[in-house]
Amino acid sequence: MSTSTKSIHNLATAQTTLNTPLGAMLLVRTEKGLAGAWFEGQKDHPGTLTAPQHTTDALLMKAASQLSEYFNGERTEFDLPLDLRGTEFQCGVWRALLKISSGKTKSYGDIARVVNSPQGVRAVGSAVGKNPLSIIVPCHRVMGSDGSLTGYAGGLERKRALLKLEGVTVLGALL
Amino acid sequence: MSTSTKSIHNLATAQTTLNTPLGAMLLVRTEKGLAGAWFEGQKDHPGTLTAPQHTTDALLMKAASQLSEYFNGERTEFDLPLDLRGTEFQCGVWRALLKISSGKTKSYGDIARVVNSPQGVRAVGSAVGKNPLSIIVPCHRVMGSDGSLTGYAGGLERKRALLKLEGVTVLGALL
DNA sequence: ATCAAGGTGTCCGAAAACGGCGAGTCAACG
DNA sequence: CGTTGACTCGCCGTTTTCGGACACCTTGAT
Repeated sequence: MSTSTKSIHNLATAQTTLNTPLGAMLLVRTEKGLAGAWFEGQKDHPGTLTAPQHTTDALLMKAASQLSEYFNGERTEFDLPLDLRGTEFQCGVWRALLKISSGKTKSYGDIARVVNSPQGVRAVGSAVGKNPLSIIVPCHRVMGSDGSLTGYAGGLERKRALLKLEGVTVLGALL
Repeated sequence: MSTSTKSIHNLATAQTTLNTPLGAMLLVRTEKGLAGAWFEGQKDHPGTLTAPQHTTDALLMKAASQLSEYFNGERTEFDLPLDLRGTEFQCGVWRALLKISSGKTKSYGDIARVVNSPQGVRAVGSAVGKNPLSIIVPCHRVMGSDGSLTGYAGGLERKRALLKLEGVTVLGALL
């Protein structure tokens, strides 16, 4: 039903950049809430935005500080208004991800069951891969049914690092 | 919602062939009613069916005789149980066609409004084009908003002939 | 037997292509 | 000036195509 012609480019009301141990992050907000958080060089990174660069926007500042705390190990949950922009199915998947708490992981099949499409494992895969809110929507907590890392839009290195930070031991420290 | 995997091929319970002034017609029925009526060589003609060839099936015989009467100018309406097989939208369009009485015509836009998607003119076009019940569901009574013939799955010649039989004068007798 | 690695099958959602239209634009005529 | 015709472009349900952050099974080496 909703083919939202408008991309993040025309909906963004403000943006900022945050430095993290894993590289710079672009944070973008819309009227309704935080809408994007991408690592530099990440797949689907929207590139340069025309939205005003803000260092004072309340929501962006709050997000930035919560992320900093996360990287310092002082925070495991986020408390921010989000504006999830995607198809109904994608939003469902992303909401399911929000329910995985720090230190735990789930498989693609698990998520598929949660969103009520037990056969849609692969579709879940692509939805997860399109998560626009790195870290905040914890797509890095999804692994293959056999415990393998599978993939990550920001690169497997970052995925591994995030899981380590959360105290998850990934089998096969190799590679 | 309904992707009815079953095509007419497995639902047909009987078939027959009728000779008309415009060529042979294939009539097909299912359990529920008349489901198909195609001219030979018509677009979407299902080809050869495996359903038993009947010359005794009550419904098929009734349909055949009503069609004959129609071609003889002795009948303008049909009274037959139909089994409209299509998407919800298509069935809606086809039901709208059933309301156009002989001798009258409507435009695609008219139909679009009737089925409550005033903007869906083209969608109506393709639905009309997939009408499985030639003549009985009078898709030949739909014309362009400017009165042009536009198209017909059985060929414009047949469309012109049917309209003439119903006493409709088509502008531009040319071509 | 056990295990890892790799090929292959399948399944779904998303995105793109496709019409039996119609309203609007523009230019070329009388 | 109307009028006409060629053309463009938006519309919208369907169909087709595509692509993937999977999962199973086979295979061949221990």
